[in-house]
Amino acid sequence: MNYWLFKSEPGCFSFTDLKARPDMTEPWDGVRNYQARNFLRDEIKPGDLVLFYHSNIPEPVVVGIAEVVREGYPDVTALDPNGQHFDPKASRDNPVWYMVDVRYCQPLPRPVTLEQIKGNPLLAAMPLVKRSRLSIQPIAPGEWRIILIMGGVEQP
DNA sequence: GCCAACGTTGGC
DNA sequence: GCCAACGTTGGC
Repeated sequence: MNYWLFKSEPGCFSFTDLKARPDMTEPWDGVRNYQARNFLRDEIKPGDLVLFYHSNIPEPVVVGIAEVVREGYPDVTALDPNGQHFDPKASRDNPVWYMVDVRYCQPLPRPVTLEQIKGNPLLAAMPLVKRSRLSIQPIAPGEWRIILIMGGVEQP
C-alpha cells in the first residue's frame, strides 16, 4: 500500500466536491503530464491513500484524505475533441493518458498549509517543497504520518 | 497579475 | 538529438 499527494485547483474540483459525490467515487481525469501518467497507469493501486491538496490559491493547503478505489484505466476525456482535455495523440488503441477512481475518506481536522510543510525540516524531501509542479506525487510513509499528525488526525 | 520553473514542441 | 521558443503551472 502506497501514499500519494494529488493536486487540485479547488475552483476546478475541490475536496468538498468529492465529498458531495452521490456514489462517493470520482474519476481523477485530465492529468496530462507523463511522469504523473506513469504513476496513475503503473503504480497507484486500490487501497492506496491520497492527500488531497488544493493548489493555485492564496494559501495552498492539504485539506483531506481520499482512497484509491480503481487502478489506472484509459482517460477517455482525451478522445473528446470538444473537451477541455482533448489530446489528438490519444486513440482507443493508444489511450496515452490514464486515470484512477478515488473515494472521499476524511477531512483533516486542521488542514496543513504549504507554509507549515515548508517549515518542517522532516518534510524537506517532498516534491511539493522542492517546487515541483508535479500534480501526482509519491509520499513516504514517514511523511504521511507527520502530515496527518500536523493535521490533527488522532490515529494516523 | 507577475514571473520562475519546467515540460513540450518543432526546426534544423 | 540539440536547443530555442513557447506554453503551463502554481507560489507569491
